[in-house]
Amino acid sequence: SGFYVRNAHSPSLAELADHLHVSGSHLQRVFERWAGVSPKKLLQYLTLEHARARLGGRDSVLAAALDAGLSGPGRLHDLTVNLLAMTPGQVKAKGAGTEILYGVHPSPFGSCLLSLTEAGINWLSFFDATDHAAADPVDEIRAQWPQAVVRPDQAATGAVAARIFQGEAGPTNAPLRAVVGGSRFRLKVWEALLRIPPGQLTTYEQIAATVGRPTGARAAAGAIAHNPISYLIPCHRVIRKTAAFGGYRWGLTRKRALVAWEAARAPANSGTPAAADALPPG
DNA sequence: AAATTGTGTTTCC
DNA sequence: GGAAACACAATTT
Repeated sequence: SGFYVRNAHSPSLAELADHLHVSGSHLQRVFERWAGVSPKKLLQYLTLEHARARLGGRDSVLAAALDAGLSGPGRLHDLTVNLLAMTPGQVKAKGAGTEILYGVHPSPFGSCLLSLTEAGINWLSFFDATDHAAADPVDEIRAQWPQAVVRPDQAATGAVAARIFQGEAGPTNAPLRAVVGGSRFRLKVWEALLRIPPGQLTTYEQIAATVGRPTGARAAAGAIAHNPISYLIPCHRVIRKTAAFGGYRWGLTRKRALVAWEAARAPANSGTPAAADALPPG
């Protein structure tokens, strides 16, 4: 049923406009400029049916993306993000001898906390600015790298945040660099995430299969849950096999917003049109 | 719709 | 090493 979207109190556009003291048409225009699609369309992107349609069919989206990535020499990582793995030694050092610069920036999905080392981006998380009671989000960085020097530098992170969320070109056109530490399994899972095209969805099971653990969907979910660089490493593009949205470390609502946002921007025909028909009736 | 069993990986003893 | 915890899945009530 439609309980994912239409609960008893979803207000009409008119009600919302009234509440905000703007005209309905104005709200519509502002919304479209922000979201890229009409409010009604965006709501459609949040339905189970849509999620199902965006899921890969029998041949997974991932497999196709992997083939495409391998087709051109030297273009395996023709991605917006290059993943740089830390050595086990570096992981063990817990940040000793490294300086981490962090900043907080607005994004279409709420405030984000971004941090960098000399080697690249090493943290990206979301939080609600209104959530004053919550712990300082920077503590998560400190907890993960207790030996590192962690200090604010809005200017440093701001340039990167602009590139991430506003698509501003950097000094070079090189892909963004992300540095992550984790087990072999986790790294493989995170690399797999980078190959899911924007606007597409895949399942925990398919990710597991891609990294050679066909029955390890739950293990894959665990690895995905520990992705330290949300959004750039798109863990939000993985949902349950049933087309339910699954969980999200930064809140399920945010995950749904990310999925809809990308659906609104993805090329119209990048989906797998026949996939919905291939799936059993739900 | 809920409980049950089967899962792989990580973390915490 | 073993136990417990998981952003899951398949099969049962």
